[in-house]
Amino acid sequence: MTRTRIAKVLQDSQPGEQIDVRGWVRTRRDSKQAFSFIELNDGSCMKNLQIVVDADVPGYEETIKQVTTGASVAITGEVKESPGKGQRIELAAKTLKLLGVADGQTYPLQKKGHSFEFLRDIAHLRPRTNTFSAIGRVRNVVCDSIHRFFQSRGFLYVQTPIITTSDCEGAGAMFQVTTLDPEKPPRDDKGNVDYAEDFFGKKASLTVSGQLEAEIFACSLGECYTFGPTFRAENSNTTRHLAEFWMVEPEMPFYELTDNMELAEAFVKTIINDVLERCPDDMQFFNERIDKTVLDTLNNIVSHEFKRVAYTEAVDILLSSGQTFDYPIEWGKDMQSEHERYLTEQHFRQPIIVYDYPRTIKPFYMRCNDDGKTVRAMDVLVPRVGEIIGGSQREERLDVLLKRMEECHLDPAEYWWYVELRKFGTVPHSGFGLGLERVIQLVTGMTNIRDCIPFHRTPKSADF
RNA sequence: UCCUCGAUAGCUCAACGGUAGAGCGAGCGGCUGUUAACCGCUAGGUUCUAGGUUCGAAUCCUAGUCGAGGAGCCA
Repeated sequence: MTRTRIAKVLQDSQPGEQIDVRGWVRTRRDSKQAFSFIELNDGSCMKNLQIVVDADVPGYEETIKQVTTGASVAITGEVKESPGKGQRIELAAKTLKLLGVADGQTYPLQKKGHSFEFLRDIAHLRPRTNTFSAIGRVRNVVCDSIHRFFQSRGFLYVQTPIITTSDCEGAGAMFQVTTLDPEKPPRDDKGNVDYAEDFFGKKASLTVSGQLEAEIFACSLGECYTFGPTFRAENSNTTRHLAEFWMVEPEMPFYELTDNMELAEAFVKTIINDVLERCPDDMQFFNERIDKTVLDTLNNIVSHEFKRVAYTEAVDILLSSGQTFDYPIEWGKDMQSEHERYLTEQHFRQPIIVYDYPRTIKPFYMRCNDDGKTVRAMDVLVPRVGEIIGGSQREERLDVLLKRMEECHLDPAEYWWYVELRKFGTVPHSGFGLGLERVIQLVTGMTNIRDCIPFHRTPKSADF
């Protein structure tokens, strides 16, 4: 007999079938001197399989006491129609084997709910809870959906480096990677640390984005995407930031900004639709226990066209809104969280794409518009989470790019290979970045991004 | 990094400067085709750390550590 996953049992098994299931005990309810109920979960789905263990099952007396919450067991038996409420079928055990005990005195998980803060401290056990097993499954479906979305459109999956020596990508503080002795690093004649002696012969860091490298592949192999971990050493302490997070970055040749926006919108909708279709039980759970509006929010997103709003228009809306903001908005200033939230949650009440931002608040690689003031940037803003996608059409004109680098005080020599892409067969191209954990936040309704990644890294926190 | 709040039993919390408690969980017993079961009993504490004020500190003060929410930065 081979093991059957509980998801399959609950879906397909018919009375009379002999099956073998294994997993972790959620609860046990005893009927003294008669039998016990075991709620078994193996992570394959939200629901548990109810198992009835009769007192005449071999070893019942010795074993059943140790079948506590958290213990692991292997059980064979016959599927029966369940006379009780709450489940179609149950398993009448014929054999019961205890695989691993979980001492009730010390096993930290109870049947009842725990705070997410507490569960973060026991990240090795929290996947056994309803919430975190559901997040795990949803995260998996989101990742699969991402690959399918791009693969089905002929995009090439390209791996960009995690360790990089391009110094200033402009996307925030970087974690340094070094093998030098921190106590006494080698020094040059001026007394500075001599990175020529370091592992890579120069200063190296963890990547903050694979975009620049992705552009290389986009400008030779066509549509492509990167999907991997990225690192930001910012001292950010919010519910929306991680020091290590996963980012999807598609990059497309011959795409202009509107093509980019269309792709971004289709991308977000596809992910949400896939999760709704493939994780109905998990989503039901999130809607009941985590955020009672999450299904409405997601249905609202997939059923509306994302409203496109030029930055200038967005500023006008904010100015004439009659709202008082902590940070007054004016043209040329970057929008604050409160502004973005007002636009998506109050004014439009749906996802929006803000585009054509002022040049001065955006990075050097974004394509300049003819007005001389704005660049072809776009941010997808969704209710509650805020910016979920940031992207742009890239500057493909060599002279303009060099001028912009000068404006941003960047040394073209540092980016010589990026600049050369504009020298040899340059093409218009576009791309964007999407933070995986922010999508998980949006889709599950979880409020803290630290609960949307299995093992979070934030300032002062890198356990497990 | 800034602002605000917090840290007490395994968990969630209470205790207004005067003997540290409850609910849940756990252990034991009872009851029951049960469903986050129910009933009874029992055990469980260096009140985050260091200093200070006081006859006396979980409680007040100072510093630190960690956590949460908000802000900035961003995905």
